[in-house]
Amino acid sequence: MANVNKTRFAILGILNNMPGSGYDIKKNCDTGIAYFWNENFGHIYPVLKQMERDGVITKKEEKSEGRPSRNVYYITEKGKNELIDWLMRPVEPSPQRLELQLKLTFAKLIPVEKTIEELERVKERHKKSLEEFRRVEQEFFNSEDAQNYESYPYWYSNLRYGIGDAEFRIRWCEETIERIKFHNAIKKDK
Amino acid sequence: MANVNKTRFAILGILNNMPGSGYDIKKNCDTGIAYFWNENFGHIYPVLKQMERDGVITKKEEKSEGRPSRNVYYITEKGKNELIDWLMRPVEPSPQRLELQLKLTFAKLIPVEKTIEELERVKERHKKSLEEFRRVEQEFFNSEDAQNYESYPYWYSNLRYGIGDAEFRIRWCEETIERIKFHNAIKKDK
DNA sequence: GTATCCATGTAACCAGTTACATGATTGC
DNA sequence: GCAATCATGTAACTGGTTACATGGATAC
Repeated sequence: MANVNKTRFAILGILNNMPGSGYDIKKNCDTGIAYFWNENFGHIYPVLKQMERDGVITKKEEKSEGRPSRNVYYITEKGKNELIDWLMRPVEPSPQRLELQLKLTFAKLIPVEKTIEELERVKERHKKSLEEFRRVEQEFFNSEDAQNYESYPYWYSNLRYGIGDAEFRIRWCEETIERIKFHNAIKKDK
Repeated sequence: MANVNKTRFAILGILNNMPGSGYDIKKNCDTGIAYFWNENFGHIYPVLKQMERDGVITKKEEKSEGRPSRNVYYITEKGKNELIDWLMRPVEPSPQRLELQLKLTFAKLIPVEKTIEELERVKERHKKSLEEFRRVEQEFFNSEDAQNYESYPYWYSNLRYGIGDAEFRIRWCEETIERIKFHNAIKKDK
C-alpha cells in the first residue's frame, strides 16, 4: 500500500478541483505543486486510460478551432469516493533515499574541498527556492482573494513547509561546512 | 543520471568500508543508515551478481561450521574508482513526492478532524525518531572512540540532519494543526 | 525562421518491491 | 516447540522515466 498508485490519486485530486486534459494535469503539477509532486506524460496518459476503464473518470472530447482537440476528463462519483477513501487513510511512512546523505557517509574517500563545494551548491539551490517561496508568500499576503480561497489553510501550510524545509537545509549546509572545515584544520594540526 | 543505479553505489560504499555478504549489506542499511537509505534483498542479490560481472567487486565463498556458507564480496580497484567517480559528481536534485503534502492539497474534501488526527500521528512519529536520534547523539558524546573515527564529521552531520529534519517537521505539524483549527473556528463564526 | 506552447500518445527500459522457496542454528 | 537470526536466491510485478513520434498555432 505504501508504494502503490500515487499518480492515480494525484490525478483524482486535480480533476476533482477542475476537469481537464492530461496536458492540464501535467501543467498543474509543474506549477502549483511542483516542489512536492511531479508527474510525467509517459505515466499520466496510460493511467488516465486505466482510470477511465475503472470508471473513476469519464472522457469528453473537446474540439475547437485553431487548436488540437483535447480529451477532457471528469471525475465520477466513484472516483470521488476513491479519492476521499485515500484521503482518510493514514500516510504510511515510506523509506526515503537521500543521495547527499549517502555520499556524505562515504565522503572520506574524496578531498574535503570537493565535499564543501557540493554543500555550497546544494545550499545555493535551497536559497533560490527559498527566495521563490518567499515571493509567493508575499504575493499571497497582498491578495485578499487568496485568503478567502477554500483550501487556503492547506495550501498555505504546504508553502510554509517548503519555506521551513529550505531554511532548515540551508542552516544544515552551513553548519556542516563549518564542521568539516574545523575538523580538517585540527587534523592538520596534529 | 538522476535515477540510475543508486543501489550499486550504496553497495560499493559499504563494501569499501568493510567486505561482506549480501546479508551484511542489508543489515548495514537497516541499522547504520536506515533513516536516509534502504535496500532490500530482492534487489541486492541480483545487483551484486551484475557488479561481479562488471569487475567492480569479487566474491569469495566462506564456509564455517554450524552456519550457512556466505558469499563475501570485496571491492576491487575498478570498483573503488567507480565509487570515487560517483562521489565527485554533483548530486542532481531529484523531484520528491510528499504524500502528506499532496493529501493536504485536497484536504477540503474530508472533515478537519481527520486531517488533524493525521497530523498528530505524523508528529508523534517524528517525535519518536527524534528521541532515538538524541539517544544516539548522547551515546556518541559519551564515547571518546567515536570522535576519533575517521568519518566522524560526516557521520555526525548526517545525524544532525536527522535531528534538524525531525525538529522542523514537528514544529510544522504543530503550526499546521493550529492554523487549521483557527480557520475552522472563524469559518463557523460567520 | 525559430522557439515555445498546445496536445496525445507509445515503446523500451529499469529500479525497486513483494512474495515465495529453502534450510540450518540459536535462544527462550 | 516456536520465534528469531543467519543466509541466498528467483519470479512476478509495477511504478515511473526517457526517448521517440507527430503536428498545428502563436509569439518574438
